Amino acid sequence: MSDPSAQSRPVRRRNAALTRDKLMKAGEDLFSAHGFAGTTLDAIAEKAGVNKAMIRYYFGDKEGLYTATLEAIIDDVLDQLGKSVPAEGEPVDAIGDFIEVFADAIIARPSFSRMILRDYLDGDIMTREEPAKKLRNFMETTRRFYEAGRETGRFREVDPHMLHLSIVGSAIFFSLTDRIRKAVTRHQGMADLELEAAPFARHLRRLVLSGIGTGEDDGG
Amino acid sequence: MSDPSAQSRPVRRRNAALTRDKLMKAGEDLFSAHGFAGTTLDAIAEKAGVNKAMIRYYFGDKEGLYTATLEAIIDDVLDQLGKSVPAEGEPVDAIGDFIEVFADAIIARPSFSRMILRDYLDGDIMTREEPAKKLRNFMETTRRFYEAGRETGRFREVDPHMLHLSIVGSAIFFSLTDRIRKAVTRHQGMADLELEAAPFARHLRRLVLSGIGTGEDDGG
DNA sequence: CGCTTAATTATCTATCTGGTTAGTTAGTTT
DNA sequence: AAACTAACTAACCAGATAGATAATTAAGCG
Repeated sequence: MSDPSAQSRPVRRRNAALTRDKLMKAGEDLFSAHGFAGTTLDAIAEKAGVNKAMIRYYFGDKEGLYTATLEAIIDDVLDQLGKSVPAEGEPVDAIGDFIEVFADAIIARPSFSRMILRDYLDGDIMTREEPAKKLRNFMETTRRFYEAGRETGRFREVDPHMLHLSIVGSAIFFSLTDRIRKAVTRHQGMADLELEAAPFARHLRRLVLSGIGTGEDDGG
Repeated sequence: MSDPSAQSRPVRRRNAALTRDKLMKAGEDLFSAHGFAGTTLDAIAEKAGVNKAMIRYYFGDKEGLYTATLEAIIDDVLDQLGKSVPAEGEPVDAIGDFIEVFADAIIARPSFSRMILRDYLDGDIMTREEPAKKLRNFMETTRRFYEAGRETGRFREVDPHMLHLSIVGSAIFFSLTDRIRKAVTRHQGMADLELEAAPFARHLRRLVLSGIGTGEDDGG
């Protein structure tokens, strides 16, 4: 990301872009942890080590910083997903990889799940043009993978939209509860609760592939 | 200072219990919609049609009302689940009914998913004694059902905890996104996105049962 | 009836918070 | 080096908000 204030800024003086990045980093941390209403501009500015007025300078207002942060996180994760999973290939592997990479990615970056969930909770996400488009696109990808497998007879008939919600819901919920589960595990010494990202991603892959398969051998 | 809330309240004068209930109802609505920080005591009092000081009178402070509300919601849903699904019977049906009833119940009462998710997001839920215990109990129920089916050879080997997270995550995510999906559907006339609770509950049942089944016929 | 206490209201206050603005500093340009 | 502008700071402010309390009302009870 090279362009801080949207329009024209040919030359960058002092540490302009740095300040912007620091604010977005602080925003990601704090918004995902405490929500929009629960995060103060003072807290963000302090965490970023920057004057509060810089938020207005770069993002207009609190809402502007929030939106910028949210979009950046979604872009990051979905771009990563797009790069890791080729659009072609054997459908069972494709959708399997898709599930596994997605689960791994969002567990590694908890602020994704958190920001998305918070935005769904606050009812705003579908009023934001860009995030809404990205998420619809994401759903379409699941549908395409599924339908490719359906055509080759590897998958039974299911509603692709429901399938998508099942996959994403499982992964996001795991990601959401990961931190607190680890905390409980460590605090109370209940070692059997400690779940790692990669095994869960594989579990979800198998669960879904068996769940929609027609009986043949499935990937793992 | 005697303690009006919690313990003793043998005689009720005027509409005491009514005020309490009105506050909890308003709390459920507003906390689940806007979160803890996003909800003001003034808003709650206004919605309940009651003086703000009644919150302090009955619940001590904002946190007290929030906790009471959260626990009541969890109790309601889990009690309902316990009543609808017998602890005995054919494991495949038991875990199937369990999934379906749970999904139906929380989709019918969106504030459950919302409050739970918000509490996970804010990182508080596992520090609250009662909710934490209830949720662990809930997980144990899934495990018992699964292990019963595993013993009879109907289920393949999976981690019951991961299984539980997959089921609950899917259902909660569907419940969370239900309202906004319906709004988008109606607003943009994309009829193919309209998903109902019951079909989704059945979808999830089948997906999971096929997903963990060993190949035999599964319920639906 | 009159006392006691639970339930309720009106009102206050200390604090926080998002946003604003006037002014300062440091690069860039000519 | 002077003029210009992007980057940045300090200080302020009006409104909101959680919490507190003193006063008032209604209900039970002897």
